[in-house]
This record gives sequence, C-alpha cells and structure tokens, in this order.
Amino acid sequence: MAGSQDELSNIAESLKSLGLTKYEALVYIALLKVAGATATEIHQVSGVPRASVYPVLDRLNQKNLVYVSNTSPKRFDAMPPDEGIGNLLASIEDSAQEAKAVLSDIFRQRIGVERGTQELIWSSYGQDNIHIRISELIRQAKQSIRIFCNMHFFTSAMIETLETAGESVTIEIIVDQWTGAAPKNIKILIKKAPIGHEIDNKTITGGVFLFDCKRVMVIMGPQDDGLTGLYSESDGFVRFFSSYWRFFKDWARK
Amino acid sequence: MAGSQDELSNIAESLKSLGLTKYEALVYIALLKVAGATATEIHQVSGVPRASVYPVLDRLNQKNLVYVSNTSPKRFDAMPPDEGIGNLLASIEDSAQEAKAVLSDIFRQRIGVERGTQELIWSSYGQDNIHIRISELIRQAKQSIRIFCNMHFFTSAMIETLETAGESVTIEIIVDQWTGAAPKNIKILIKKAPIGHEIDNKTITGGVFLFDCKRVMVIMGPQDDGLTGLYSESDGFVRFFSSYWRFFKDWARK
DNA sequence: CACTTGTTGTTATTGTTATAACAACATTTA
DNA sequence: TAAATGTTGTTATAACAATAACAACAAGTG
Repeated sequence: MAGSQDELSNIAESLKSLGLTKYEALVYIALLKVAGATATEIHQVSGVPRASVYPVLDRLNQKNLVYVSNTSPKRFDAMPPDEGIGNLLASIEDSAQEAKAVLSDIFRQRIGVERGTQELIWSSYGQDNIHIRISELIRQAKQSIRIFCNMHFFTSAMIETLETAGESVTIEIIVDQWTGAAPKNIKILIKKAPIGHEIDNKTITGGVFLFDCKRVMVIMGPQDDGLTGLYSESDGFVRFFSSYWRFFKDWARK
Repeated sequence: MAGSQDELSNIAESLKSLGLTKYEALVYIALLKVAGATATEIHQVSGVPRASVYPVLDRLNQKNLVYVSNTSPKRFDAMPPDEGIGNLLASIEDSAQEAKAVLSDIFRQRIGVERGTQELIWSSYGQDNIHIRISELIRQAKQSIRIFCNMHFFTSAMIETLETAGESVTIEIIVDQWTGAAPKNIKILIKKAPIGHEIDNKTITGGVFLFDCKRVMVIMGPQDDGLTGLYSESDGFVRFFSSYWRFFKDWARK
C-alpha cells in the first residue's frame, strides 16, 4: 500500500498550507485510496471518527475536492489530485495576485520614508529566510558582489543564481574550499579562514556578503538553524565590512 | 490615504488564504504604509493592541515579511510586497507540487475502482465549483458538446474555453438569448425555453450539458448561490438527457 | 409477525488548540 | 518625574477535534 507514515504526515503538512485542516487532508487522502467509498469506509481508512467524517466531507465538497452521490448510503468520490490541488492553488494564486496589486499600491505611497532608515541595521532569522534574502540581493546587484564565507553555506540553487548574475556583475568569493565544478563567471580565492568554529557540538558559521559596495549582509550563528543575518545600507557598516573584506582578500592571496 | 475599508478587508481575506492571521495581515499592511515604524506606531496605524504587536511581528519575521532593527526602540520594516508575497506564494506552490506528486501516486493505485461507480450520480454545490467543473469537462471533451441553458449562466471565461474547444469538437448550444459577439466554431440555436423561473424573488435556473454523449452535467437552483450540479456517466441518465436535449433541439428549430 | 442486529445520517456535548484582547509590570528614555 | 517601551501572564473567543447519543431504516431470525 502506498504512503509511509512519514510521507503521509509530510503530505498532511503540505495540504495544511493549502488551507486544509488535518481531518480534511486525511479524508481526502482516504478517498484517493478507495473510489466511491461510503462514510463508514472513509472512517475506517482515514481513522477520522465516523461522525466527524460528514462535516469534513461537506467542507471538501465546498472546496470542490469531492463529489457526493445521491444514493443511500451516500457514496463519495475524490477529485483527481491534479485537478483538485490545481484548483486550490489557482484560487490562492488569485488571492496572491490581488494582494500584490493592492499592497504594492500602498507601498508606493508609504510615508516616513526617510527617517534615517538607511542608517539602521536590520535582522532576519532562520537559514531559509536568509538564503532567500541573499538570493534576491544577488539578483538585484548591478556592479559587484563580494562574498566571504564557508563553502557549506552555499546551496546549489544559490550557486546557479550566482553564475547567472556573474554574466553582468563582477563576483569575487573568498571561501575555505570548493567542491564540485568550478563555476563560470566567478573569481574564487580558496583559503581556510578563521571563521566558523565549534561550540557545544554545533558549527558556528559566519559570512560577509557585499553588494555594489552599498549593501551588506552579515550572517552568523549555528549552521543548522537559529542563523542570524544582519543587513544594512549604513555607510559606516558598509565601510567596516568593505575593509574587512579587503583585508582577507590580501591575506588570501599570499 | 490608500485603502478603502472594503478593499482592506478584502485584502485581509486574500492574505489569510496565504497563511496569515488577521493581525499579521493588519500589521504587515500598516508597515507598508509607514516605513521603519516602531511597535507603537504600528499599533496606532493598524489598530492591533500594542501588546499583541510584538508576537505578531515575530511571526512575520519568521515568514520573512518584516525586518527588525537593533536600535532602541526597535524599528520594523516591511519586505516589499512583490518579494514578500512572492516568497509566500512560492513556498505554497512547492507544497502544492509535492502534494500533487504524492497524491497522484496514491490515486493511481486506488482500489475498489469498479463498483458501479459510473452508474452513480454525483452532486456538487456552488456556482463557482460548478463553473470550474464544467470548464474542465469542456476541455476534456473529444467529440461533441451539447448545451441547453440560459445565457446568463455563461461567463466570458467559459465562452472562451468553448471557442477554443470548438476547434476540435462539435458544439451545439440551445439558449434563450445571446449577447455579445457571435462565437466562432459554435452552433447556436436561440429559443426562449421553459427553463428558469422565479420563486421568492430568486431566479431559479436550469441547464443541461452533454459531453461526447457519455457524460452529463445537469444544473439547477437559484442563480446566485446554492446552485446544485448533478454529474453522471450512468447510461440511463445520459440517455434521458440526450433525448431531452434532442427534443428541445427539434423544438427550437421550428 | 415481533424482535433483534447493524448501518446510516444527524445532533449535541466536551476537549483542545490557536488566535485575540487585555491588564499588569519592569525597564528605559526624555 | 512622566511618558513610552518591551515583556509577561491571564482571560475570552472561535475553529477544529473527538466522543456520545439518537432516530430512521434495512436485513435477518426466532
């Protein structure tokens, strides 16, 4: 039978982010396994209490994920996942587009724009968030990108982004090692640097990312999670890390 | 100032379907209006209780929608909507794709496939759901589509779908009237039919949709909402509505 | 036939969780 | 000192989860 326990709870998570509840997910999955099932069969396959199955099926019906027959007992049938999930996603994408339009409108009229905002240092947390943020900064760079960090911070997706950006922007990276093919359009200096060390069995990592000599992102913290990123366009901050970077560049060349 | 009351609550709805709570939506919108705001300013602009602002900003920070400064008092800044909403949507799309893959896998191995399923009559509710379902059936049709209903049931999107399908499939429509341009590839018979009447100020509408002489969708109910759709591949059901359709076709021709 | 048995669909009730709303307090800043 | 800030804890509320109880009905059994 399909669906390991782990895979199943994983899918339940995915379906939740599409707006389904736990029960809705379980019932829908059960209906995918057994065609034209009765409420009792759904209850047996999904583990959802029989009485709860009815309201849940109602909601799924509203969402166009299941059909109901007029027989007695009622039988239920699942919309094929491609269409069902597709419809769900489509309506979310509509919402997203609408939200984008209106919010961008508000964003353009924002007040208090200059309040020394560019002198501040902004924090963000979590490895994923920081990866996303850095990828965006890479894409927005117009002239130069300078990076100083450990190899294991890079994801393959990020390296791809860098290679693409490298076509129009100067990229220099100081890194402890480089596994995999040498990337195009990127100047790499390999040097084991004194960033990254161990505390409590956790690798504490660090890194500096400079964009167009105007924007800096500094990362630090444990490798897996709890990673902190500091972003700033502040003059002093940028200057500090620019010279920091130049120092290590000279040092790496020896 | 941007954002009418109605528009705002609309956007809040859209943001909810992207996984934000009411407060998260309000705070994010407030931050889009005022750059680099403090917690208190956010509280004033958004109307969210000041004490609630902090945990909400935490969650938004996790979701990569806001940045936090290290100053005192803390200042917050919103991710531009294009990127912020884009990131949210991207992660939902990932979930959807994963869900699709795994669920389609389960779907392919479904048991109890033939149990007279094709003899059953399936119901679905709600105008939107029925529109979606019919559009899919139109796209899946291989040979012929026959429709008998009121003009006001058609949406412009559905007419487009029909015109596209008309390139490879015979389409005949019996309808009470036709406003707008005469569609390509579609044979239209105009005749005020005895379907659709009024009860309690509500227009009760009806319609028959035949696909490849094998699948039928019958709709009925109030025009606005609560519309019911019956779908079947049952032989008897199909035959009944085929002759029903033929009868009205002859009648419409006179 | 009366009677049990089992199933179905519905409703009511309780528990649980996440969000919302508020009050209180220690800390900082002017 | 007065005002603003950041944090904590408590209570309310709504949605969902879980269980129990019930009426309606069909099928089988003495």
